[in-house]
Amino acid sequence: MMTRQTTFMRFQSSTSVPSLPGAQPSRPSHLRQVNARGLLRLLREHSPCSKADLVRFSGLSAPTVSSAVAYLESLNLVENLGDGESSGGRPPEMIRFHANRGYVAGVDIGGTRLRMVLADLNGQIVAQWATQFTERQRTPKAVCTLIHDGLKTMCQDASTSVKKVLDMTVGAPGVTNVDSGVVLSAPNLRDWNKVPLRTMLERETGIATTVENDTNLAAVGEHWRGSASGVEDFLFIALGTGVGAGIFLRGRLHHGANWSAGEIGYASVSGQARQALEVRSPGQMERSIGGLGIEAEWRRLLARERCPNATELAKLRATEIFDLAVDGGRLALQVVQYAAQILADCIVDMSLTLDPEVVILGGGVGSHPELCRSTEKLLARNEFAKPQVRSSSLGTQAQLQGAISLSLAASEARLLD
Amino acid sequence: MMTRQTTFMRFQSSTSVPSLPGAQPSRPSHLRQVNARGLLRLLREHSPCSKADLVRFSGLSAPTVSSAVAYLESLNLVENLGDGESSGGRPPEMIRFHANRGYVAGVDIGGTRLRMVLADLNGQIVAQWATQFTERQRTPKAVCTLIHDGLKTMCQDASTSVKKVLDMTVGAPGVTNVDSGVVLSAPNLRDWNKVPLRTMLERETGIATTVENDTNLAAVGEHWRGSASGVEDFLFIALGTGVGAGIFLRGRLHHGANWSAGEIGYASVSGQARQALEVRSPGQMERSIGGLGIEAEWRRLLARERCPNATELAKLRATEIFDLAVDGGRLALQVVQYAAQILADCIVDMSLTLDPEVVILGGGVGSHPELCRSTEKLLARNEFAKPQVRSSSLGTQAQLQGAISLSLAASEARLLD
DNA sequence: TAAACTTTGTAAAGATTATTAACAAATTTA
DNA sequence: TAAATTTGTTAATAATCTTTACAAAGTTTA
Repeated sequence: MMTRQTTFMRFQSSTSVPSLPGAQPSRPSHLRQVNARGLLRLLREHSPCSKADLVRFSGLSAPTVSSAVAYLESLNLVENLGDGESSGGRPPEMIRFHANRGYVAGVDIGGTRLRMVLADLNGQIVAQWATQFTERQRTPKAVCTLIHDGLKTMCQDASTSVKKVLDMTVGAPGVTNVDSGVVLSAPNLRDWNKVPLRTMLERETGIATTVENDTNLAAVGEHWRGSASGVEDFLFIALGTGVGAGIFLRGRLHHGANWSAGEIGYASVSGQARQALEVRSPGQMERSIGGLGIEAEWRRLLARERCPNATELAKLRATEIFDLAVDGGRLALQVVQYAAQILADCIVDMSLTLDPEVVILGGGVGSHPELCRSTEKLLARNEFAKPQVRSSSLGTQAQLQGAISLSLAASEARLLD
Repeated sequence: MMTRQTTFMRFQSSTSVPSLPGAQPSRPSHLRQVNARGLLRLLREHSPCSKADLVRFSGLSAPTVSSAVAYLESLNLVENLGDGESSGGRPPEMIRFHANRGYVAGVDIGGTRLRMVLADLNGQIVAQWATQFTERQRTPKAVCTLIHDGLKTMCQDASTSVKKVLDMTVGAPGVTNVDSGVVLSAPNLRDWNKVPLRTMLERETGIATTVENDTNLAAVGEHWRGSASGVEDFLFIALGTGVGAGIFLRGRLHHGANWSAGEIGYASVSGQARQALEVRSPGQMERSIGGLGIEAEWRRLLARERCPNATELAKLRATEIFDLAVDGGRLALQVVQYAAQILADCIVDMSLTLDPEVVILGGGVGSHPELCRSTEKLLARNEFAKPQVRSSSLGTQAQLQGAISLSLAASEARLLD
């Protein structure tokens, strides 16, 4: 006979209160899991160290550390390096995290090329691979095959096997549902539309895969080992052909209800009337300070002057124009000011909402130091809503580093299951 | 002799990976804490229930539940209600969370009045108190005394003592440092400036106190038992004399690096040039669609018409104007459209950054259903950046409910220490 | 009405994990 | 060479949870 209860809300439920860990019924065996996980984390940070070190770091007793390390060794997560140097007593047995137990892969699908890296479990890059797309190769199916090829090549280069790749993160230039692994829309990829990339890749490669927006990955990368390291709340603004932002809050990416947080290419530009937002056509902000917008402004200013080599100059790309400004070019400086002003206004509005500690400027155009300087100077006029402005320190590697970071986190969760 | 280690990073350190609870070295005694906490949470949700129910809800074994409940009873957190009805066997002993073990207080410091509520540990309001400020009473010191008076009165009304008040949350109309409990600036309170309100109140009342921004509290309230219940990512926009927003992300408030997240009164308004931001003077957005801005627009439109009772009409307040629009008043409808358009533009820009699931409109002016409808209609033109728009369901009670919610969370954490 | 069945709750025994205390091992220092 | 220091393990003890057994108190059924 059944009991009379109807609703079974188990421990999971969770209110808005975080309080203690308490999420599941805790049994004694959970202690071991928790402590092993904590010790592994300490071990990864303090690369080669002794058990005695771990005792000091963790606050656990020596026998507990001993048994936990034995457990981790049985999972092949810890390597014994033999004796270290004595400091006045019995020499310690040095151990370290077994970084070659597995590998993770990072992929960046760009508009024109595919880039990949392979890293060990310390995040050390052990192989790279890149290729230009031919027109045919930009279909989702072809991209999957290419990625699989790249994986095999990289694994060979690093003298390992694809089977040892524990996780892969792929960045795509479009709105992406990370939960389902579907690229919802990517105008720069021949209009990819609702492409179930994760499923396709997992079927092709057999590797657990995460699909993310490329700008979001760049934000993660800058947080991991770039300009935003140690900063838990920041915005990463990517200016290139497209314009977008990665929103990093409380140490994690913020995706939004429809996975479109950070789509600031459509943000309003001071002086321009708002229009209805459509996925297919680029937004005001992108048209104004995306690479093409900046080049258009350059040509507009150029047309009003008489220049001997106007036709040559008109062909310059955005970064080249900014370079001219560094050398004191008057017209180029005007272009920088134009972009910085629009960008600063945009940052102010975002800062009024989120009040970030730092804004990182990245992307082909955005990471130019001249733009960074000018923007920060404009922001300084305000009494508030003036975050620090830093340029990306990882440059074009940011996405790939971010991919590695996410894959490391994902694989870590699975190492001790 | 010291060891050679220099940096002691204990378990706390935490990467960006949440993984398992693992934050501290776990000992067997932690299990009891975790399980007791979880059981208490279940008990609060399933008000009167038996231990057998808790066994089913929690997944723990019967002896464990028995001993944990005994532990909670020893802390006076659980009441025994005697036998319940049998369902074909031995009748259950019904128990419930002891909601009267303590109380929490919520306070709203407004521009003209002070409002307070007292609630039991179920969040049930057991007493209320409010008073209009005299001009003299708006100094920080006087407000503290008033609050203490209100507390004593409420405790008497509820036949309890101030000593049983476990926590208090105070909302102030200004930028507030929640960590330090300092009101950084509150223009509407005779320019309160860096007022250490928490310290003052804790000294005055002896009660652990949290100080928050009033709009943030309203957002928490709407999440707890209002229009945003069950929504983990939303914006609460308060339109009244002032204009501000509460940013609620991943189930928690977002404060920003300088505690000024959500200060959208200074956000840009389409068609108006940006000026430098100053704390002292109200921002563009507030001037446009704050109560005063709406009334100014109303008078501007009125002046262009010939109305018999123009002087009467010119005195209307914003909500009254909106009421006229409901009855089909042409001019009033224009005012609603004016405000809705500016508000919608603002929401679009915020949504491009955060992509919230819901936007709640609140405050004296904002909660008007006519404004809500018009705004959502304008947003519907977009293909994206169109969150649901709902009006506040708690109205003027939102702040106080939010205060109760935060104090409950704070006291909960301390009940089992 | 009595026996059988249900449901609730506790008590005792067994399992897991942690800690403390004692001790063994290996090296430096006096 | 003996004492001190540092590292690491083994054995005993403590805390918690689970399973098993059982007592208590009702309802259902023959």
